[in-house]
Amino acid sequence: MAMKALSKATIYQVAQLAGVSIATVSRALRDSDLVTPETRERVRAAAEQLRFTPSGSARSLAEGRHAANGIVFPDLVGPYYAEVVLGYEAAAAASGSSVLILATNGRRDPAAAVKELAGRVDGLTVMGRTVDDDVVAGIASTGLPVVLLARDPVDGVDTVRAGNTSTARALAEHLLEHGHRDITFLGDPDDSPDVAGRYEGVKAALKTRRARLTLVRGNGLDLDSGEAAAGDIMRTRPDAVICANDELALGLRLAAGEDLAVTGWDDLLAARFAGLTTVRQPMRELGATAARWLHRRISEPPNQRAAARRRILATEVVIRRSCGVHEEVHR
Amino acid sequence: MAMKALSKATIYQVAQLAGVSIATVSRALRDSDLVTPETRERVRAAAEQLRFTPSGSARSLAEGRHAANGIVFPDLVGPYYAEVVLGYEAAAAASGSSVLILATNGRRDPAAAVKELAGRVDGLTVMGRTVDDDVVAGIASTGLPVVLLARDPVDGVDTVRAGNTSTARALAEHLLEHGHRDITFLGDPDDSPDVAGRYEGVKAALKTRRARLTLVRGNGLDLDSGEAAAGDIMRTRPDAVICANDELALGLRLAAGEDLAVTGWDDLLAARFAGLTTVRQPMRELGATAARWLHRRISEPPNQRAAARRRILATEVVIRRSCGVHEEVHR
DNA sequence: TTGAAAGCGCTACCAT
DNA sequence: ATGGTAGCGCTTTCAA
Repeated sequence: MAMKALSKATIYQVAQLAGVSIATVSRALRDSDLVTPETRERVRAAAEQLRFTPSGSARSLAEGRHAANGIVFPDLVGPYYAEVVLGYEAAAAASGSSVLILATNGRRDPAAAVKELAGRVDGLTVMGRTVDDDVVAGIASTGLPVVLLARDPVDGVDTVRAGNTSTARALAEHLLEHGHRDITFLGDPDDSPDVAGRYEGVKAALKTRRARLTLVRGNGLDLDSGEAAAGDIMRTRPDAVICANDELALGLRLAAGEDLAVTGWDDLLAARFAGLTTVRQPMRELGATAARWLHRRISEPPNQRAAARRRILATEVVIRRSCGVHEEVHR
Repeated sequence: MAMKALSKATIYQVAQLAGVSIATVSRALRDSDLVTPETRERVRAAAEQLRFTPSGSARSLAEGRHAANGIVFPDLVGPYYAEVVLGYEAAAAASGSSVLILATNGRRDPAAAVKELAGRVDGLTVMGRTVDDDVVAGIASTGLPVVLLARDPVDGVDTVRAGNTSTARALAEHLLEHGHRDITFLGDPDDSPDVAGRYEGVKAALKTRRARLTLVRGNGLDLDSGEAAAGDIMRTRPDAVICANDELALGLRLAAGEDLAVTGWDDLLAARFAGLTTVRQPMRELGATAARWLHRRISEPPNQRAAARRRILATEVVIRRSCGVHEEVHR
């Protein structure tokens, strides 16, 4: 059995070898009940012998669907996106879809790449800072189902995100309870909608109390940016620093030591070992929700489409020692 | 401009609206120089107005290629796979390929999923513990280019991996130099080829010296498994524990405290904050290399194929305080 | 239960 | 420079 295939086998060759029509091959291989067991077996054997793999594109074209959907993210650095993508893949698989990924960071023309991707999928999930709203709107106006993830809503498009503002507010209030009054926010609100939301929450919390808020934008969201920002931060002489994410916070701690109260966002594994107070997000669930919503849209009768949905998934403050005087509460 | 598309526009409608043939539309939209600028503009306008997105599957079918390749991994938990996938995506993009991902963990039938995927791509990268060798061999015998990543070689198939054995040996020797003589390896060599290689290296190092090696398999590669194994570990009364990866090591430290010498593998961000001695792998480069090799195979003339390649990328021991008496060397 | 044939939406060759 | 048209490899009626 199993001879080496010189070039890709097609359904025609299988049909010929099995002595049936291509229609029968198609049926037999897809377990239609309109074939006798014997025929099916003969076809299977022929397919096996020729090492036949049906062409996905031919099938998609004939069926009028790609059986695939796409997810667009800026990057896969740090566990955040990876977890989201993993949750997405799992949920997509559950509804029989393959997943095409597209990282826009480092692309010369993200918009073009996304549009190209749009032609290869039945639906698209677009995350955070990847492409502009008008690109999203353009694709959505095509009729292609789109779900936005961790990103400001666009008219008529479903949006899933994690809670930022209210949890940031709770976090800031916790700091206030510690007696901190001079608080610096490290991170650029213009950098992503998530950061913007977190900053808003902090601002809201501090507005009501007599506390001072300073913004230091820094120049990125990674460890190095955190270290690099330490100088500027210390110049603001803060009691506490609320960082836009864990890596920033961790970098800051590396440079500024452990005396300064610092909080992060994301609850990386490293946060636990660094004793960093932070916020936990349901990352996998974000991805899974997006995939499920997309699937619902795809299966939806095209005439009577439901209104755009929005959901905010809950996030949770995780208190550790970095924010001040606690016994270690969480580990 | 930009009216809402009721259903997907096709090249025929664009042609009609622009008053040209579909051939001309195809040319105009793909920047062929066989169209006058005026025609091109007219076509572009029509396409824009109809919000036309070319069908990827139709194009693939006509061109005889998918312009996509796939990567199969067990999971995306922990930064390891995420980084690999990221490197892979970047390199694939550079050669004009989309990337289809497939996570096998939690699939009911990984082999079937991989075979299905094989029909949708021009080439496939298969990682570690995902599907059996005979599945790989079966797909390779189809003529589809395959690259193996972090996995034992299969006849006639390219393989890229990170160095395990010799680095593990160096790590073990470092421990010996510290005077440790009773060493326990935590991790199941049957669990993955990587773990097996690391165990081999440790074994080789200890064989030459008068040192005792105990194997504790544990039951996984995550933090919880590390914590759970602490009891069994302590029962072996080791001087030092070499863990199969960082998460295991970190879990063990959580449960056993910081007195015991412990090493990990992967150099997670958390390892740095936990002061964990570990091994750094070129994760992104692993993925990128696989993608590049795959692309080379795909572009290769099918008649005169080069022999299977194998490459082992260098890894590096990172000494921190967890292995014993050091001043902190690395951060 | 099986086969013949009409598409699916493109690309590319051959004419003009 | 443009149009006509033959595939690409499948799925799915419609007949037999």
